[in-house]
Amino acid sequence: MSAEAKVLQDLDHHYLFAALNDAQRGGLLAHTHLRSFKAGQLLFSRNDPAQAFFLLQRGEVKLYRVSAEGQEKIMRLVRPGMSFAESVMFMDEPRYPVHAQGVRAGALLAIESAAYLKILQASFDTCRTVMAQMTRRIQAHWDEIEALTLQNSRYRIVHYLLGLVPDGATGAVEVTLPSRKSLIAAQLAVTPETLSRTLHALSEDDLIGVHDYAISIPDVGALRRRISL
Amino acid sequence: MSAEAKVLQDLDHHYLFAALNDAQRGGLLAHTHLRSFKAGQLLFSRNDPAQAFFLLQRGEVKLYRVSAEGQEKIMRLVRPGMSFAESVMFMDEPRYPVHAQGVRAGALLAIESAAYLKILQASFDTCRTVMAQMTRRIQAHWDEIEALTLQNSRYRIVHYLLGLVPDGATGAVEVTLPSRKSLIAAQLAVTPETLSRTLHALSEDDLIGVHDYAISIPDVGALRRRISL
DNA sequence: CATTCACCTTGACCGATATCAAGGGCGACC
DNA sequence: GGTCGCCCTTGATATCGGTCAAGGTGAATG
Repeated sequence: MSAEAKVLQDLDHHYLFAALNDAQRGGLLAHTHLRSFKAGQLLFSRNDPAQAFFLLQRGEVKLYRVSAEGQEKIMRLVRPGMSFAESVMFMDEPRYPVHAQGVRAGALLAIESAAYLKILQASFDTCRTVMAQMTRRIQAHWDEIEALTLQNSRYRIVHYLLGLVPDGATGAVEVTLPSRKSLIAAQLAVTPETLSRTLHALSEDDLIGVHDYAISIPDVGALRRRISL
Repeated sequence: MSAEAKVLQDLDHHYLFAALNDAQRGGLLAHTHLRSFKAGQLLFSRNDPAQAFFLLQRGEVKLYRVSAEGQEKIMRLVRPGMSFAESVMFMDEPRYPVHAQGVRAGALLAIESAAYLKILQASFDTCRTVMAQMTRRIQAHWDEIEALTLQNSRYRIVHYLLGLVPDGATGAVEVTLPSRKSLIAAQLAVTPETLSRTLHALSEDDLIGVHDYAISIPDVGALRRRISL
């Protein structure tokens, strides 16, 4: 398969492009650039002018903010197949609202916002899909704000683990932490120490078993119930 | 002015309808209902099926979630001229993601989502405006998540006060708290006690003066600088 | 005019989580 | 294969903000 065909296939599977026809997708190719990056490489900084959005092919990217004291909060960990910074293109003077840095080396597609916007104009279906996706994001943010204000760190951690369990799974499940624990901690707004201690406490209660990055959950239902205590 | 003309005028000023033509706005009238509510009245509950979104005319509405222990986090305080629940209409099976309750008696317009969506199809301009607005909301959420995780309660309170200052104002400013202090506290994810103590501490430092709901800021610049400490 | 009630304030105390510090394990690289 | 450095863990301590409790004030109500 040619490189171009591969790119087209990647686009095809993503909600931002699924409702486009072949001509539209093809037209975007000229405005799409493949870019590879290394672990630790800064992809863009907060407040940089935003002319493009991204589709991650391989590797891992973190979107984050930094406090005045240097403390870091990860707003989102991006894994292959996910897009990011696509919503800023609708602003009048688009600037990235977060920093983006490679966590594991990989490659991404950069799609020029202007070209995409032009195509969007001709596809109300895609507009609707984009708006539905943005709504989902908004609701996810509300969930996160709720978790940060109404729930404690144990809740957030258990909730995160349950999010790794495949839909509909019951009984005993084995999940794998998708990132370094310190990154997961920064996502959940706890310190690595607290994450470590909480996982330890959960395994003391026989709710989970911890072996490095493999977490075994003997009874998903029991963990789900425990979330409320 | 007739009631209908009044409603049309309200719609006209709002971003959701600004780019529509007269025929489109007129068509919505048949699908728009005026509803008044009392203080304390529940407008909808979380998870209720959502067939309409709202434009507040008078009074005040809080959008909030409640923890298992009954603790309340206000996600947004809605004031006249603001819309709410407009983004849920893009979901496939729309349900309100928060509770809505009247805080001060008033009235609102309920606009049927289906009718609006149909009109949206014919106005890419409005689509873009809606998406831009949703992007602004998303970024506001990121700001809030950052404030909740990277900043302490004093920061959030000072930031809130600065948000009340008119754009571009410098020197001495007088602002008025737009709601009961307990509601503001619930918005900032602090207890009323903490809000009270923090305001007191700020006035001890002569950064603000507190007289019930009137807050005087002798030097906005000084307060802005203080936010980082 | 007295009473009540909601809201705010103030004080004393407590607890969850951060911070600081030290040690261990494991992979990368010479 | 040794050493270095990163990440995770564990323990001791600190602190921010919450909880509980007790007034105080002002507006609404009878």
